[in-house]
Amino acid sequence: MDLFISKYFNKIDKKGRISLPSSFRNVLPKANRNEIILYKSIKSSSIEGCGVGRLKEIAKRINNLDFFSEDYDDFSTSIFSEIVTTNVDKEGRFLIPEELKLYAGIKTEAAFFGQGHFFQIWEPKQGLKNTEDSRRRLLKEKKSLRMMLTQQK
Amino acid sequence: MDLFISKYFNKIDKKGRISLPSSFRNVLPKANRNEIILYKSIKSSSIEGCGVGRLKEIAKRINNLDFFSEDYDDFSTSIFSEIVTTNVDKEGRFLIPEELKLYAGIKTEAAFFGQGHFFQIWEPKQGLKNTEDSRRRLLKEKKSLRMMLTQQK
DNA sequence: TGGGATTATATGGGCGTCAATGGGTATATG
DNA sequence: CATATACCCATTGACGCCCATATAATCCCA
Repeated sequence: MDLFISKYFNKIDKKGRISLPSSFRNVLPKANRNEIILYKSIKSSSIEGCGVGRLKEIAKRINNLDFFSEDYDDFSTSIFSEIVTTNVDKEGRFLIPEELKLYAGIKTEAAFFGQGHFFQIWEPKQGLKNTEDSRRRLLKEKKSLRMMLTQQK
Repeated sequence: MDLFISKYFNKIDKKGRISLPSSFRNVLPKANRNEIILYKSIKSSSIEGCGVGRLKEIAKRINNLDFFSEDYDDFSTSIFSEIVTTNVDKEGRFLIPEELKLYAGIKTEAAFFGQGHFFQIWEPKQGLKNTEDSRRRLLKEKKSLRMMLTQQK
């Protein structure tokens, strides 16, 4: 499986380390399995993460913008300077930077939510609540949900 | 990772030295890891920097402007004549020229902001404010920032 | 097929290494 | 000769690597 799926609740130890769920590690390309990128989610108080490969895609896109435009700087600043790379140790653990932990309200435990091509890290309770909320929103529009699930390709 | 990513806040010591963040040093080609170039940003009161190899890329971008336009001369002059090269010592530190420090309002501390293929050096508070401002501008066009981050392939 | 054995995962902790920083001294350069 | 700058060494704290353990999952063979 090459997608981030399911959810996991892991602990942060005294040194600040937390295990990246094993199934998530397996999604990362064997080449760069010891490095991930993290950034603040745009739409929620959670952290989003993925493998470094994705970053190169983003870099390419930004590079195609007009170098002398204001947009270029805005994108470049908001993305490159806000993204952090983190090393995953041999045991599959990594450190969540303090600033990101603050942003997401994470203290001693964190929840990983698979999102397909990326994943989110939440303060456990907030994460569960978010899942409920989004499911509730979806069910209000059952029709569109059914369409999304059944309409293949 | 071969991109300048994330942000770092380092101190300037009595001798005027400041550490280039370790992850930034690793972006520089092993051959010229002890030399960087610095110049005043055209668009903000910050210093921009990169490895010497990037000069060619800058030249190309300027060359792509209309040769007979006023912009061409302005950019060409503003950038090329203002570029300075600086040596990075064995411990990874370098000196920011006085004129550039003045331009950016830097005194005892500086913030490094990754910008992909180059980086910016800011007076810490101004740098943080700039990040907020540019993010605010982008969030007005939420869709485009999300596309930049999530678009596949 | 059941139950013991092997493997994997999450977690804990010791310790060496590296990054950021400080300072002394040599060297260069005008 | 005076000032600036590079090299060398030292310190501190953070982080990566190694080893260890407990629990869970898987295997495997009688």
